Amino acid sequence: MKSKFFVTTPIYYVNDAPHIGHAYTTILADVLARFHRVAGDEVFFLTGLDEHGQKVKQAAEKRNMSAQAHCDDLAPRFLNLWQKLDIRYDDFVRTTQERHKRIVQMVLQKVYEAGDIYVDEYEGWYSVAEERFITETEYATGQFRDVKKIQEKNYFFKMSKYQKKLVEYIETNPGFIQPEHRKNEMLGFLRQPLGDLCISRPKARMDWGIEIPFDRDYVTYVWFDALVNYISIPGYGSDDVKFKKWWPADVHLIGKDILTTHCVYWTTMLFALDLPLPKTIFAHGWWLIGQTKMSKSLGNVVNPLDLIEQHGTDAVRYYLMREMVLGMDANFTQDSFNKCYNSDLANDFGNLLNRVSGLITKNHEGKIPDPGVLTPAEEEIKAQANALQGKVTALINAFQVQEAVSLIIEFVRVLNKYMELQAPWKLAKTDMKAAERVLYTAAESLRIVSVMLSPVMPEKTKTVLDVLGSLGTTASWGQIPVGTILKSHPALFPRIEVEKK
RNA sequence: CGCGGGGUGGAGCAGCCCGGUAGCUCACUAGGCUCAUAACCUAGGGGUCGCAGGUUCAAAUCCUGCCCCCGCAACCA
Repeated sequence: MKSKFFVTTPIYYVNDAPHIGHAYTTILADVLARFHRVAGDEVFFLTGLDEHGQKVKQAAEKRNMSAQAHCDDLAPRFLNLWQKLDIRYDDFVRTTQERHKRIVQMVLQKVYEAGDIYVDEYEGWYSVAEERFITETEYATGQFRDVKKIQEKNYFFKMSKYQKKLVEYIETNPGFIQPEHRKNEMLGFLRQPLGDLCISRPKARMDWGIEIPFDRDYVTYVWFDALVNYISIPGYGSDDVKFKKWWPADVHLIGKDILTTHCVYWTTMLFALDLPLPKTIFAHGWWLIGQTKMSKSLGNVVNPLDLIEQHGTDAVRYYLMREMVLGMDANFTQDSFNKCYNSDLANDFGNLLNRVSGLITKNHEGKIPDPGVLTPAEEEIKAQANALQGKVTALINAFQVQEAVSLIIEFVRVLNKYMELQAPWKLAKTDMKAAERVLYTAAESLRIVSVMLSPVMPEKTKTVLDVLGSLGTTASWGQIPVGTILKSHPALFPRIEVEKK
């Protein structure tokens, strides 16, 4: 069934260059978006940058630049990476854009007028070194120098007012927060009384943000600004038709580190605006190296660009999708990358193409042969091929990307086995019709596999489809053009030679 | 008792909700094939399912306790 699919990534904070965490979420969103496009859905894929706030300001000062210049300098790094990773987003927001700022101010005004924003004195521990308030927990660690208790006039959003409603919503909408253990985590969090959210920063202390329309001495808190992108870009307050078409989002993809901001801040903001909540908030895990989180301070950050240079974008996309069970943490190692690449891509997928195209070139004048009448062996392959899209779509809709990819590559293994059993290289000497039937079946299956893998590996599957003289739009049996002359091609995924220990 | 997740052959995971020969990929061993990227196919070795109890004819799977690892504990993107 055709429908709309609106997927978002978080907008990334521009205090530093992009890393694998950013790349992972964005590739995941892109893969989901492409799967939905293949299924015929109308897709809106939104990503972008979060450019305001304390840390951006500090990063800019460190580089002796204005905050805006700093953002303008970093934005292309993200855009370039997305281009290299074949990210096909439909819109890219920067929170410093007028189209966004206007809507944030409108939202603030609206919530203020509705009585959900009030003035109060904020009292808390302030770290002079960090130039920010720290939490009680942080204070308790004793790791912050120059800490003093200060009071400050600020604006607060009545988050507490919506606590009960939120808990009820989460409980009556089991698919809202996924995976389930994150939902439980949020419900646990919400068992304690929820406070209100301080959503202002006095300009005297921090001026890099969106000005609060009803008090020009303040800018708004960066999260109150950033989260609004999910509605400001699809047209809230500016294009009712567009907004009605896309909102609510089908899924906000996030890292597990920003679960609370999305499940509590954002949802209560939407309640205050009287807007429907996104259908799903999905928190994925982290990429770990060995057993530790990838972090700059540990110097173990895998630069996605290096991987792409060495093995190509598609291989990296495939590895990231294949290796992480959505919602869990996963380990990144060069070793596991090599294994995944060699076994799935080189040995199974790439090699199958070589076998099929090589045999057709050698024994059948390089033309896709006519299948003739299928025997039970081919009917079995055909049935599996035809069933693939339905199964994959169901898994994708359940956010089981890893399982979906596994299912497709399992079918590739079935095809290699089929080749082995039928041995068309032998049949060519004894029964040419049978050889043709087998190779047609293998080629057509390979075409369907390529269509199904195209969301994960847009470039390489395009190559395969091109070799087979096909367009790659349908995943149902019988589309490959008989008689087409195969194009020659280099090895799809050259093996990574690993030195034996 | 703050809340939650995890502990399954050498490695990485599935199975646990709905008890009943412990499955997959990689690695390893032997054989086959030789169309192919030293690839592919077949067979095989290897597991006290964290520990200890309990329920049951039967537990990785349900219950209890304990140990270990990880996450959350808000206004920090």
